Amino acid sequence: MPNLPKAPTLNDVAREAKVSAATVSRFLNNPAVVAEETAVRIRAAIELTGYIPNALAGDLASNKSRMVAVLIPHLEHSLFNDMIERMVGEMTASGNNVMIGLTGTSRDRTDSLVRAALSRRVDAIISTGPASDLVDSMVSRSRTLFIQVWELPADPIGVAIGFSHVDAGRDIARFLASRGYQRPHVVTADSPRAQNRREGFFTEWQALGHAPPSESIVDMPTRFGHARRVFADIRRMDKRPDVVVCGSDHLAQGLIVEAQGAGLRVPDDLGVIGFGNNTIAGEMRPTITSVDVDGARIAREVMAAIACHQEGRKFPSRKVDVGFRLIARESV
Amino acid sequence: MPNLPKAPTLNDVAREAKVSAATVSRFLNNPAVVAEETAVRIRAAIELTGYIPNALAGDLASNKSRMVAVLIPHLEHSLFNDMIERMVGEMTASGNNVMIGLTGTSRDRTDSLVRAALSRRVDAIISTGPASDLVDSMVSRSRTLFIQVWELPADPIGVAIGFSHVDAGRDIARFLASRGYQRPHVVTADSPRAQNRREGFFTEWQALGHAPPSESIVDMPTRFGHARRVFADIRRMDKRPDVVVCGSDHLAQGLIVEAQGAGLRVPDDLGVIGFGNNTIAGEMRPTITSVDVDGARIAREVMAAIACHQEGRKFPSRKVDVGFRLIARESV
DNA sequence: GAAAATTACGTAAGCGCTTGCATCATCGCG
DNA sequence: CGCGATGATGCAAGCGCTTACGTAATTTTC
Repeated sequence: MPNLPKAPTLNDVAREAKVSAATVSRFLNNPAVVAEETAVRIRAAIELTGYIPNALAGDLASNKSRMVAVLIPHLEHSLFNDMIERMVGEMTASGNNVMIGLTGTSRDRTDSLVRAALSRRVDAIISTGPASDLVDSMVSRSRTLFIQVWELPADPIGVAIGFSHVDAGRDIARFLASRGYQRPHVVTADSPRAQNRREGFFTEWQALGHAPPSESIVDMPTRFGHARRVFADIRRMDKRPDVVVCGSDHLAQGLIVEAQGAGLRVPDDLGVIGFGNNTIAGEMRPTITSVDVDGARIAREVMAAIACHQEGRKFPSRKVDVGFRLIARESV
Repeated sequence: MPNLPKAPTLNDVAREAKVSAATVSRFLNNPAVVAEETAVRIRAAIELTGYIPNALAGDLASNKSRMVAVLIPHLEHSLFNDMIERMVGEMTASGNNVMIGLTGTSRDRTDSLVRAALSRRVDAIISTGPASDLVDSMVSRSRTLFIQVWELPADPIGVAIGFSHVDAGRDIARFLASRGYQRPHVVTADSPRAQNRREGFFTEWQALGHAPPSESIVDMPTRFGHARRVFADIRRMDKRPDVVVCGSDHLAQGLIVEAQGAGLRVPDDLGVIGFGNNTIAGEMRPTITSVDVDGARIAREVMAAIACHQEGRKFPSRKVDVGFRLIARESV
C-alpha cells in the first residue's frame, strides 16, 4: 500500500478536460449527450488521471444502486449453484453487481443479511429461503424488489419464481408406483422445501393405496456423505426398501456408491432417484433419474423482473411457475 | 411495490428522538459514547420509524466500505467453495458484506470485475486468479487491499496466501514413486495453477528416473464428467497407466466410477489420486487419496489481513505459505 | 472551592456524485 | 430576418451520512 495522495475524482477529470463536472458525469452515464470533441478530451482526462468513478457517491446521488443481493443457504453442495452461477453471470453482464449472503438455516442470519442488503439499497434481493415477518416488513417499506426463487409461496412478498415442491413429491410418487416399486424409502432434509416434497410424496403414495414409506432425516444440505448413514438405516430394516427417494443428486450418487459397495446392483436390487438434475446425474454410472428444474429459465425470469423494477415498470406476474420435469434414467 | 413515501433518514430519527443527527450517528457507530437515557430515546425512534441506515451515504462520508469482493472462476465444481464459504461466513460475522464476481477464465471479465469492485471502494479484493497488469495498476492506485489466495506468485500485488503448486506436484510424484507406481497418467486443466502442478510432477517424476508420464488435458473446471473421456483415453493406450493423477477430487471420483464400471478394481488395478481434499474424498468408496489445503487457515489469514488493513496497520507478511498435506487413503 | 479534566452533545463542513434548471449558441423555417 | 427548437454545457442544490471542533455541564483533583 503506497501512501497514495488520494483517488482522482470527477472534478479532477473535469478540470483536466476543461469542462464542468456535470458534463463528465453525463459522459459517463450517457455518452451520447456530449459532443464528440468534448468526449475526446474527457476520455483523455480519464485515461491520464486513472479515474475510477466512486459508485458510492453516484448511487447515493442517483438513489439507485445497480446492486443485487443473492441469499442462499450454502455454497458447498448446494442445489442452487447452477442457477446462481447463471444469474450472477447475467447480472454482471447487465451491469449489476452481486452481493452474496450465506444464510445457513438460521432465520436471524437471514434477517441480518436482508438488513445489510437493504442498507446498501440494493435494487433486488433474491432469496431461496423462507422469509420471516421481519423481512417482510423491512422489505415492504423499501424500494427493493424481493424475489423468492425455487418455490412458490402462497402469497409472496414481492415476486416468486419457482415451482411446487408438493407437486414434485407427488409426481415422484406416481412415477415410482408406475414403475412397480413397492417400498420406497424417503430421505428428507430439514428444510421447508424438502418437507413439502415429502408431504407431496407421502400423500400421493398413500392415495395410491400403499402403506406409508419408511424414511430417514438428514441435515442440510443433502450431501453425498449422508449416504452412508442412510444406507445403514436401510440395511437395518426388516422389510428392505426397493427404492430410495433422495433430496439431491449428490445423495443419490452416494447411495449408488454405497449400494454397489455392498454388492447390490442399481437399479435391479435397489432403485435410486435424485433431485435437481445436477450435471452429475447424467454422468454417473448408472445415470441418475432425477427431477430437472430449469435454472436458466429461473435466471431469465429473475433478470426480467429486475429489469422491470429498475426501469420502474411492474413485473407482469407475482408468481411464475417454471415447473419441473422428471427425467427417467438408469437408476430407477 | 406500494408507492412508498420515502425511506426514513437519520434526520427523521434524530427529530423523533429530539437529538441531533450527529448523536444518532454516534449511537449507531459507537453506542458507548452516548448517554443511556439518550440511547433509549434513539432506540425507540429507530424502532418507530423503521429506520435502516443508508450504507451508501455512510460509506461515502466515512470513506470506508466494509465490503469485500471475492473473485472466483466458477461456483459449480469449484475447488474453492469450501474456502469461500468459510470466508464469506467469517466476513459476514465480522460485519463485512461480500460482493461476488465470477471471472470464468476471461481476463477481461476479471479486469472489469476488479474495476467494479474498486468503484464501490471495497476494502479488499480476494482473488483466486492471475492478475493482469491492468489490475495491478488499478489496484495499486487505490486504497484497496488485493489478496491472492491459493497460490503464491513471486511478487504479489498486495498479499498472497497460498502454497506452491509446483511443490504439490512434486510431492505427488514422490508419493506415487514411493508406492511403486510405474506409469502415471496426469490429467491437467487449462489453468495456471494446474499447469504448475503438472510441471512439478513431470519434473520430479523424471528426476526420479522415470519416463515422462502420459497425460490428458481437460477444460476448467475439472469435473466429475470429464472422467468418461479421460478413462477412454487411458483404455486406448498401449501401455496402460497404473495410476491417474487428477486435478480435483470430483474428477478422481468420476474415474473411480468409470474404472469400476469397466470392471477394474481401485486401487488394485488402477490407482487414483485427487486434489483439494473435498469432503467427498473421505466419503467415497474407496476413499480418495488427495492433497489437503487448509481452507480454514487461508480464511483466517485473509480475515487477519483485512482486519489489519481496515485498522490501518500493515499485514506482517506479503506472502503466507499455508502449505498442503498429502492424505493417503484407499484409492492409491 | 477553583482549575482542570471529562462527558455528552450540537454545529456545520464536507464525502463525490447526479440532475433540474438556466444559459448560450446554433439552426431550421416561414 | 426573426423566432421558436434544438443541442451542449454550466450552475448549484442536494443525496444521507460522518466527524473535527466547539460548548456547556458535570466531575475530578489538590
